[in-house]
Amino acid sequence: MIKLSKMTDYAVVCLGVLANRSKFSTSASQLSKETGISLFTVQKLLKLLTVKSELITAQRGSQGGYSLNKNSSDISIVEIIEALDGPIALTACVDSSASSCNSSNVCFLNRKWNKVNEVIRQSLKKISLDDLLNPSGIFEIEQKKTIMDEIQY
Amino acid sequence: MIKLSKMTDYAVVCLGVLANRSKFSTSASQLSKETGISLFTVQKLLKLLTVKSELITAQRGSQGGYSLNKNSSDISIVEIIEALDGPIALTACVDSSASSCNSSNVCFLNRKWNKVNEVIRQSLKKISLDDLLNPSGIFEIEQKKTIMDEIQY
DNA sequence: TTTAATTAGTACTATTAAAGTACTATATTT
DNA sequence: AAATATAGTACTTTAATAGTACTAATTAAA
Repeated sequence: MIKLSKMTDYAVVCLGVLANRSKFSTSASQLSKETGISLFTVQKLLKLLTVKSELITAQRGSQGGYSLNKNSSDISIVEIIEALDGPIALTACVDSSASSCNSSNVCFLNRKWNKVNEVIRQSLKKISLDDLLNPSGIFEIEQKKTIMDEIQY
Repeated sequence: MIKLSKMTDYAVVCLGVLANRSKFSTSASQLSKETGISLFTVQKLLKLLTVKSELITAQRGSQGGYSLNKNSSDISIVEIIEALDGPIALTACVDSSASSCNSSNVCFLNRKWNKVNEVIRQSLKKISLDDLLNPSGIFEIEQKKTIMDEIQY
């Protein structure tokens, strides 16, 4: 299965809450309460996002917390995915490391998998956090004529 | 990380070999020898593909083996992925099962993840097994003007 | 300046999924 | 009948993810 980690799912939820409070810092415990995600997990998640992305800013100490660095419509879900799950890569050994793969027969396809990865990456790049969050739902997204519209059901 | 299972990578390799022999049955042990993938794994892989897809036909007994049911250019990589890894689904709980999710706060985004999945699925649908296999490489693919061309490097 | 609140850093454990291995049954050709 | 090959099933190992826990460092406010 092509799958996203749970962390990324949680991240969209938490960043969504932050998006609604733009300028104020929101603590991990507050986020845990609002989302229902365990405090431990929220802490870990936000620490990761702080270190691995430029999406949020942390403020220590009393009244501290986390806040979003930019507008949710300017955040691509690729940024979130790549911060938490690493680069979008369909196979294990497509990375650019020079270390040779020990089964060259199996791996002669590498370059082309990279192209496939890039196809997926480009598709996801067009989807913003805001697209995933917009409370007025699918209809409004459809009016906005984003990538989402191109799909027929 | 968004990732594909190793099985799917192996499958592309093995189906590629079958594509070059169209009409003849090729045994699992032969495929193992040609690809360098362990016999156990090849056996498992081909059994899975036989049961979960319409891509290959198995022939038991002496001189038996597996053969491809259609041309490699008519096989989308989505067929391979979905046979081995199940439906393309970015999150764990986006499936259509009626069972309610126990954390509704977390899951209010489900429908939209489904749209994201569909974006990826549509992108992958346009890539054929042949696109991944073509021995003359990237250049020929570029001349063919497939989805691959849309990516700039 | 002390206290309380809060993130940073690190490490460990448990859970789950994937991969790999193995064996027996069934079918087919020679 | 014998040899070849897949079908079916089950088990073990490995690796990744998720979840939990603790201590250190920082900050704001009392």
